[in-house]
Amino acid sequence: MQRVFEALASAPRRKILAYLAHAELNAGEIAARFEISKPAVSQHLSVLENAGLIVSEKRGQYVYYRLVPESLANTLNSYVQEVCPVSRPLKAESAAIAQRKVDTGSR
Amino acid sequence: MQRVFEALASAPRRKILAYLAHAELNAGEIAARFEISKPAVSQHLSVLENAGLIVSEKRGQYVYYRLVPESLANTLNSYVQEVCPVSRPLKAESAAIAQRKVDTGSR
DNA sequence: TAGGTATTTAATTTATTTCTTAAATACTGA
DNA sequence: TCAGTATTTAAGAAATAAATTAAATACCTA
Repeated sequence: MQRVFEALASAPRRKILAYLAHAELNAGEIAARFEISKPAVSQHLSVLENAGLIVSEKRGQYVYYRLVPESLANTLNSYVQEVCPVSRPLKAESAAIAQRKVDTGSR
Repeated sequence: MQRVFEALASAPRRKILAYLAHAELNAGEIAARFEISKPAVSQHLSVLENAGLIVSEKRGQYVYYRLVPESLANTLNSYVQEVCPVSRPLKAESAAIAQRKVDTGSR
């Protein structure tokens, strides 16, 4: 929880998540979309990975990153449910939808 | 958005939100729940207020704070919808529930 | 194996956050 | 008005986070 919110507090990191929401990308492809250095991007990637929001997979020379959407959705949804009474009715609904997604593997 | 995520990145600030989810409290009552100094708590309160997550109202000698639950729920829900395709079906549902709450003023 | 590319690690500097104490402001009630 | 309480503002110290450059690691291909 702490790590997730820390990870999300950074604009570049949220931008990385937004890219990965649309496609799996390797470290170089991600870095190319920023003006900061590659090591800086690499550090952002490890913050995101340590938070469990993304996962990496080395394939040959490249390291591919992809989003773990359930992780982000689960953390934020459950936080909202905890703090915002208004959202409590969403809880069962969210769980059901998330489960359906896991079952079918569909988007 | 940036301010909301920055606000949520701090454990003491999330703790403040959790307290305010249950009751309106004044600055002193909030500060009493922490080991840090009152000015430190006051600063956390202004970060939360600048993010639009809480509002304050001065009544006599005291400054009362309360949560703006729609603000937190709306920001996090819409962020989740943007980044996590899995959650998109929740959008209409969330809006409907939030609207119902606004209409009735109920929990 | 050698040279090149991709990525991360390490060391360091800079910037930002968070805390503390002291002082200012604002309200209350004698 | 004066003394006391509640809260915030201000200034500065300490801790964290984020960037950079240089070097290390790992993989690919000739």
